[in-house]
Amino acid sequence: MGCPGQYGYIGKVSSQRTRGVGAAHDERQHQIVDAVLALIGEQGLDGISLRDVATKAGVSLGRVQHYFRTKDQMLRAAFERVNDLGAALVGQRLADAGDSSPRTVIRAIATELLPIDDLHRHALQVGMAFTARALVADDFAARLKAGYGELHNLLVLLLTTARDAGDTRPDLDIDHEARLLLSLIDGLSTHTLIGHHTPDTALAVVDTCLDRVFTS
Amino acid sequence: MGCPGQYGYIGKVSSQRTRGVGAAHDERQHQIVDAVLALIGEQGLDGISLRDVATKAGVSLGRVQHYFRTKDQMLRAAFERVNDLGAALVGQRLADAGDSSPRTVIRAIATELLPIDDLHRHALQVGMAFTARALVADDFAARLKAGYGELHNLLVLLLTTARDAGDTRPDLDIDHEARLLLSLIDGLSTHTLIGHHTPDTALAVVDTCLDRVFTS
DNA sequence: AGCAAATCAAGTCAACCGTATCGGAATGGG
DNA sequence: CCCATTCCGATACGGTTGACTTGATTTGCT
Repeated sequence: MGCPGQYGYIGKVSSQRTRGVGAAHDERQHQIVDAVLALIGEQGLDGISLRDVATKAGVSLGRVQHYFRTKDQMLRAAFERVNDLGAALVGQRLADAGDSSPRTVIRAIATELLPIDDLHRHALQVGMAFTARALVADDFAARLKAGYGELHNLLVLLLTTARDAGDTRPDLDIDHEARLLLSLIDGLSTHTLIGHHTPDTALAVVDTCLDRVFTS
Repeated sequence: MGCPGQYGYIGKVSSQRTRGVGAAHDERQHQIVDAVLALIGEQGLDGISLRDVATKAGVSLGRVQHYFRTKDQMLRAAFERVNDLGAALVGQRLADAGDSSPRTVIRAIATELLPIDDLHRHALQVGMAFTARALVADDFAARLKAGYGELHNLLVLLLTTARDAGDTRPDLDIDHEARLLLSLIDGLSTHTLIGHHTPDTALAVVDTCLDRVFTS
């Protein structure tokens, strides 16, 4: 889970080179999904047609249909991909952080979940499109919930570490605190996307909140 | 602004009874828009067709098209209506609150912005659908921004009152605090809609946050 | 009463959609 | 070399969509 480039929607596990050209299978699938994500960022999740995707990817409609038997499968693959991409970004941040303080790590994660540049803005925009769809598609909601669950567990781990090190009040309700942080970051992200405040302000608000959690 | 029953999309200001049947004009328009909102809650913003709306409202397609020349106008009217409805709900809460303490009022507002029952859940679900659309439609974003701006100003006012009364730390950064609260509530609302936590948990998190803002 | 505007059901249309099908090219194992 | 398999471009089809047109009916004002 969370390994980029591995989506199981075709039944096999990864690049297999069984028959035919086979070799560049994943790469071409990848290219189509990227076109889908780009279009979602431009026009939203709906209003996307298979023909638009084909044009954007620079391939024929037939090819798109070859890799995704239905439109639903295609969108599902795009959803998986944006989830994997997000997980990869956060994972990279975690790896880079090394043994920094919990507060530093949490702030780094927050930075990764805010639209601080065009790349993040686009990814979050796509994420919000899928979130809106999750409200009427239960399986999408389940996947999203799992993702938030992972982030929640990560925050719980970090906060526990901090508390044990004496960097927070000893009676800190860690579960509530993790929910608060994650919800706050998500809300700030949405409001920043809308333009209600700037990325800088959003980060400052995160810092304000962290000031109140950490004692050191 | 925010007065329910008054939408300016037809050019006149309110019920005018100029010619023809005239009298029930607003009422019928209202009925159609309500069908739109119901459908958005069921299937999302897209995937809605004029024929679906007509069926849901129990009227003919011709009637729908008579009151809204284009689909875009219809959706825009629905957007205005859900905004007005939300403003009315918050306004009612404010009126009911009378001269309660700022903390109580803020908590009441938060309650109104969380999916605590089916009515609120549906309204917030519709709101999120429009928020997703606002990411690719600038005018929708502008309207949303204005709404958040009003809520922000309201929170600033309440927090200032509390600070002047000595119920908060005197050096409280009110602007940041208002942004924090509003973003938190919005994030909690989204996460609750997804099912990441329950309305009760969300309210408890709000209380946790308020505990940290108010000293009394 | 009579006129004009408002109302609105029904039908039509062109555009676009997702999907299915077909035919052939490319490919690599046997 | 051969053939099964993958790949994929081209084309077509049935269905739905938003928009438009038409004509009948209703309503309020004079």
